[in-house]
Amino acid sequence: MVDTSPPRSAPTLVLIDASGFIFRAYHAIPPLTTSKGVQTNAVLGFTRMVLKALRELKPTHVALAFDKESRTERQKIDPTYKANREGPPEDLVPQFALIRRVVEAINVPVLEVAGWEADDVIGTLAVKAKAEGFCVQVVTGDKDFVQIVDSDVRLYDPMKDVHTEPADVKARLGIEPGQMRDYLALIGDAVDNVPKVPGIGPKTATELIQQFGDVETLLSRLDEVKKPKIRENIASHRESLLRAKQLVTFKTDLALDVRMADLARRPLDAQRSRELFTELEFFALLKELPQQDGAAGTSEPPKEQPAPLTVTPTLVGSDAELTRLAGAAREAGAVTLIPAYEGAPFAAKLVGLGVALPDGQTAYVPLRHAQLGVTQVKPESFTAAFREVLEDAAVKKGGHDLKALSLVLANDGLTLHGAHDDVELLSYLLNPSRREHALVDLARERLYTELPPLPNAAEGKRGKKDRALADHTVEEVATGFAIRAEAARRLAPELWKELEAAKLAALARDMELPLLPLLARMERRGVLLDTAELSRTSVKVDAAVEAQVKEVYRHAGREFNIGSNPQLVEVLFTELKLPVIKRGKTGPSADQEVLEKLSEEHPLPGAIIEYRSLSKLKSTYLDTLPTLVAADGRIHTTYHQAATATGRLSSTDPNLQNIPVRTDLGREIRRAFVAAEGHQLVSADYSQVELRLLAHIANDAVLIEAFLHDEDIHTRTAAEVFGVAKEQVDREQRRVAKMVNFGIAYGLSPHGLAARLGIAQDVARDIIERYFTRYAGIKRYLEETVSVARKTGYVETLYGRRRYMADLNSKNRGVAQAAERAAINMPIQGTAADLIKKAMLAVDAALEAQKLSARMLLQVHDELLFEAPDAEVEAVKALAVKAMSSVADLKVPLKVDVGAGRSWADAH
DNA sequence: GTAAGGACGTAC
DNA sequence: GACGTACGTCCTTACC
Repeated sequence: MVDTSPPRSAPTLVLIDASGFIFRAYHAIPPLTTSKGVQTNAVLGFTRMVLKALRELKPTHVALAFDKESRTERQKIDPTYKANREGPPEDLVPQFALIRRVVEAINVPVLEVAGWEADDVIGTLAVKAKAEGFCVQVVTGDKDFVQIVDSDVRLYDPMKDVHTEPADVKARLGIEPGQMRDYLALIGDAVDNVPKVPGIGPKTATELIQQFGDVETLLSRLDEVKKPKIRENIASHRESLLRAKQLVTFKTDLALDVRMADLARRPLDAQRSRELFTELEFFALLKELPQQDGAAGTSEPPKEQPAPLTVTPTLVGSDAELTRLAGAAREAGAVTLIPAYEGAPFAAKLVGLGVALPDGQTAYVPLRHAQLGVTQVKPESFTAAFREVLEDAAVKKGGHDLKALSLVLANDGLTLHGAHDDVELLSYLLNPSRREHALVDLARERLYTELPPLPNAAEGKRGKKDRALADHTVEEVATGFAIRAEAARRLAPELWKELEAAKLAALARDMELPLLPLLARMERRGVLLDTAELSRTSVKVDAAVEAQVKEVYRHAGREFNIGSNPQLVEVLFTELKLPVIKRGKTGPSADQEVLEKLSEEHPLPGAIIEYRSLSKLKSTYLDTLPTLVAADGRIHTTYHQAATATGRLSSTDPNLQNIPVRTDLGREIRRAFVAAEGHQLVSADYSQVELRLLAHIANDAVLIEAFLHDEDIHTRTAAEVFGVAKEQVDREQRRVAKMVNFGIAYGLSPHGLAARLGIAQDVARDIIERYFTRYAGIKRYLEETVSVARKTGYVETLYGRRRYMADLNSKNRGVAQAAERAAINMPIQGTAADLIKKAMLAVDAALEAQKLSARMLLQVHDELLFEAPDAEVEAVKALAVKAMSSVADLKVPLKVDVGAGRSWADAH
């Protein structure tokens, strides 16, 4: 991992594992389409990586190796090799042709040999080049390539920026590079159907290799293996082990008619690259291309790309430096901040602060490091020096998860204003389907930089748990947070540019960013929990659960773990021989729907349903909520503003958006959420908001008229569907209509409706058909949404929030239909999310304007919960109704129901 | 002991 | 498969 530059005299050959990177890029980058709907994520990732490898390694010779009918030769050894691999995903296939065009434009020779994988081509060429005195750099992320590493052959992973030479292999894996194939043969590869020896994992494999050197020696001296189980397993898998070694071993003697001179680096075709990158909308890459055609004529390798991200942060150690830093931020009018802290932001104290200024200067402010003998600044000095800058909205703040920053700063009495460049939020708006917007991932994808792992620093929840801050040197922490600040600073303009291009910038500026500080205040305020009330319910439920367990055992005829699905399935379907209604991936299902059907035949399923509902309430709410009460007696949830594919918020620790409401027992739990002394909880919720939005968006005359007359919407639908007068609609018809209304925005199917209503599928089909006859606008909208989405590759809300839909053109009908339903639903659910976000801002502004001390506490998708002093209750009710219902001017009125009371249950 | 994934159930 | 979006719990499995 030291100096990777080759000796100057030796020519360098770079061999790129093209096929490997295409798949890696495809999975690493979210579905990305051009404005014409051409998906390009794999093309972009591939192109970036190739250009980066060329830039970093500056080779004299280069080649791209592709797989070609790659399984065939190895399948002669083992027909099952990669047999369980599916072909490439549908949305990747068309990208191969684009990649070929990129390859031609950047003018890099291609190598492929029918029947062989890129691995073998590279192995062969590496040997050949080495013999001719070349230094070889293999560009790959695949650990299998370790086997060809030696003093002249090194690996480079441009995505992680990791170089590998023989000493690194020894250090990381404890084996020599040449022993990699023996190691791989022992542990096998489930994905490629390479057989493994049972009971041998990486650790045992390493030990065995260290003891015996290779697989053949191991087999010949098997009696020396100490553990009997391992010995037996190796003995009985002798054949498959040897076969596995053949499978994982790279060929190095393919008949390749290539001379090194053919691989001499050629200049890229700048004209062609420009055209292609423009077509593919690779704007960032476009900037790296030589500006004039003249440059293409020279043999110099092209000059590209920003410098790799490195920082030399100032370690702030005195009040004078603090003042200087704050002054520089004020002067510049912008600053990017990444806080170091541990635990939940609501309770955390700021340990240190990474800072990046617009001019590229970086700094780290150490405040509360546990290490002794570290020069730090006093927290009071920090607050004194930075208060003005932090609290001045005119100084634009950048970072990643500024809500967390805001919460942590609040614990030092600071109020963050001017949140502007939250790269997590900006990235989310660009692609809300993406699982995470971790800074490490954004930096890897967009800045080609691997950030060193650190705790609680926007690593994302998938990130491995790192050590505590105290286990890092302060210097590591300083560099780590400063480079994060700098990474965020550099990411922001690029993200904004893409937001502008996708017409999403207004959403960012006017909705999400203003919402951020409000969410921080809601979290910080928390909601009061009446633990005494909750524990009364808890005692009651504990007893009920206990009694129900006995009841279940009695009906089952024996004791078993009711919570264990396999055991439950055994009892129901094997012992009691009840019919299997449906199957999941792993076996018969025993969910509520199944149990309800079975309860006609046996008392046990009913008892289990009752048990489940009680134990769910107990474990999820009654046992858990009291443990989450903070020192102030209140519960502080965390809202996630960059979590859902539709634009909704989500809530965790605890999730306050799924507190029960339907059953009596559920409502008892809501009774424990209360207002402080002298206050009441005020709840305001949108009535039928999604159906109203459907009426507006689909512009359906009947539905609009119904809402304009404030009719009972389910009765009206029943009248329409069953062709009777509204007065004639009976309860059953209304129930059916309600279900249809409820399901229609979710892509309701005859089967789904039939299952939920317990009616025949053709009856359900008939009902849906009649619905669409009466509500022709809805039908038109649903069809149009899907067909437009198929063309553009995305769907959007009334306010332009976008969701890319990759699976609509899937050849798998099930997958495509699921995507259609999601596409139908997103504009409705997403617009509802937009509306309530706007409402939150409006209500908050109104509270402020009227100088009320009532505060917003919770948002539950269509409901806002406030805590108001008794004297303000009526004012808050009126204000909430007014602000929420006037937040948009639609073809139908927005109706808001409002209530107040001591507890959340009473407020409904 | 820990981590990952499935099944299930709560909300809107 | 079969109606959209979330999150939390429990359990099992596979690893240490």
